[in-house]
Amino acid sequence: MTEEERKELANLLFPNLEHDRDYYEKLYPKRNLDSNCMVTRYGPSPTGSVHLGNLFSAFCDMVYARQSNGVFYLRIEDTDQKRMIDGGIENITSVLHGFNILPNEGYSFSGEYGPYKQSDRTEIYQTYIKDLIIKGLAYPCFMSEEEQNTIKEEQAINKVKIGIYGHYAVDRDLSLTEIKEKLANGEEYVIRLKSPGNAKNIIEFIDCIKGKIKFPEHDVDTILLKKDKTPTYHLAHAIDDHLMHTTHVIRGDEWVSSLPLHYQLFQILDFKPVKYAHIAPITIKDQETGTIRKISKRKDPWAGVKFYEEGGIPIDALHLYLATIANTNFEEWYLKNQDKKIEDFNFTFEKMAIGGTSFDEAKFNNICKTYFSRKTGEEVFYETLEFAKKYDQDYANLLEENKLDMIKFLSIEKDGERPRKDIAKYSDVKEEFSYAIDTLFEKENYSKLDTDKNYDTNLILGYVNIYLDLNVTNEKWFNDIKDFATHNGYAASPKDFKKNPDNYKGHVGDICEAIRVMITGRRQSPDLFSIMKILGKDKIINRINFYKNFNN
RNA sequence: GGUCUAUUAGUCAAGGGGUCAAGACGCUGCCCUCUCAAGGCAGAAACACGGGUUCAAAUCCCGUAUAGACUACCA
Repeated sequence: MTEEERKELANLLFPNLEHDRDYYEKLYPKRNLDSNCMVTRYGPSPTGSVHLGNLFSAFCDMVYARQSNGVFYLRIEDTDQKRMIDGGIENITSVLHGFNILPNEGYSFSGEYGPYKQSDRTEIYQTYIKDLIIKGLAYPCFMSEEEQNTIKEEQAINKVKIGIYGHYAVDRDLSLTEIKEKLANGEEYVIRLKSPGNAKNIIEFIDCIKGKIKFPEHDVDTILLKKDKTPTYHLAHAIDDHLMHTTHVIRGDEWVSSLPLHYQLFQILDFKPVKYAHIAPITIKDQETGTIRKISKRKDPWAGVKFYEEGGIPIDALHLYLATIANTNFEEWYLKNQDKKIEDFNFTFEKMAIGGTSFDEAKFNNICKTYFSRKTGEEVFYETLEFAKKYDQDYANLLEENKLDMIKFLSIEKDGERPRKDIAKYSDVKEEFSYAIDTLFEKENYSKLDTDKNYDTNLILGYVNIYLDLNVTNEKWFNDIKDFATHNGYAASPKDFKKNPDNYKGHVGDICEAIRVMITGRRQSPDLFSIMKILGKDKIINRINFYKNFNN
């Protein structure tokens, strides 16, 4: 076909396009950003629910854009109308809000490079395709599905690469007259890439994460525009990421094998190439089959949003986990830098895992505990309150009624070098600190106690009435109680007791245990004296009597 | 079948020719002025296999095995 014929063909196929390629090139000028700023994008397809894997890639997009003062935008990739799900788009945006992974541009977030929904960009794609046809780099293909399936089967039998390429691409060199005839017959067609590649050439790509990858050059006449004139992912990716001036395409590594195609598309479209960073999927060893698979929202509860929301797991703790799997050196850094936040860490592609990463629930739990340990009692209080307001209104009311004391309880042993690390989720607060609120304490009474031991209430009442002074230091308090112990036939320390067990009724720890049991309903608790100070003498005595009555 | 990638303790992983093969989570034991949490110390636990290159290989090369991805008018 001559150039004149190709122009005629292009106009025949796309007679009604308002603009040309140059128009769009000018419409979306280069971004006014420093050269080191990264422009990233999250491009979900609204065809199902968002899971942790999608979120992880969005998290990476956000982190890299943020730390380079760049742009992180949201683009809805909905070119396949057949697979659309009702409410799919709303679900994506609400999940992003829920997980606090917020783009600063894009669909539903405004911006100058829109529309950010691919179904609104059909004309743009067609404009570039028209240009490709004129240049002889794309052509209409009239093959039926049956014909293509036959070829596929034949290729499978002959053990050769599957696809339309070389002599299989029968419509590649159709004459203008032939095409006109087919069009006149009303035959349906797709637009295929007229691939200029040769699979004998090996080309090397640099992936930001995976490093060098070698591939045979792309030589398949891949479909660019579907029968319904909407683009395939490949075309849309090239055009959008060019026009929206993405610098780094961060996406799942299921796309690695499309690299030769995408690279070729950027070349023939005369676009500046983008950098790619293919991230490994979050995997899980399936309990039933023992195989490694991608996480699934259905099988893995922690893969869905609700697990975190309803389970009372702070989103920031999830961010910490995502950060530790995002950069292999993050975890160590975070442990060493008590006062630092995710935002202070410098993420690099080099430190991203190349293979798959298993979701490690035990580690995640530990990270959650670390998260809480670094929060002040007051912060824990308000965050727990927010959670309770959504999922446990009764407890929320109790929290508000007991706010001041509750904050004090939550602050016990929080101020030192080694803050308490006993809470992993908001719902643990109610469990762990039930003794902090009278009504809960009375309701729970001593049901959590795992002992049949009967503690001597008269001994403890005597101690509280005579010895206990709440206005002293912890050290003084402990000396007093040791004093009390020895006067009542108990050893002042467990060591003394162990040396001569027959000389004593028990040791100071037994007395502490008795107090602890009576006032908290459990044998383990944070620092006993701190708890007593917050409760005050009256409540302490009330609770001892409560215990007394309860056991009679 | 073809193409690509990966494989270091139970898990996450560092290390890219010379290391006693880091560290974290989990596990075990001991210590830590009353318990628990935390912390400290100690411990068990790993380079998939077979060849080759080299004075020297977890590291480079080639096979094999295993796993994963792609091989759609899905993204």
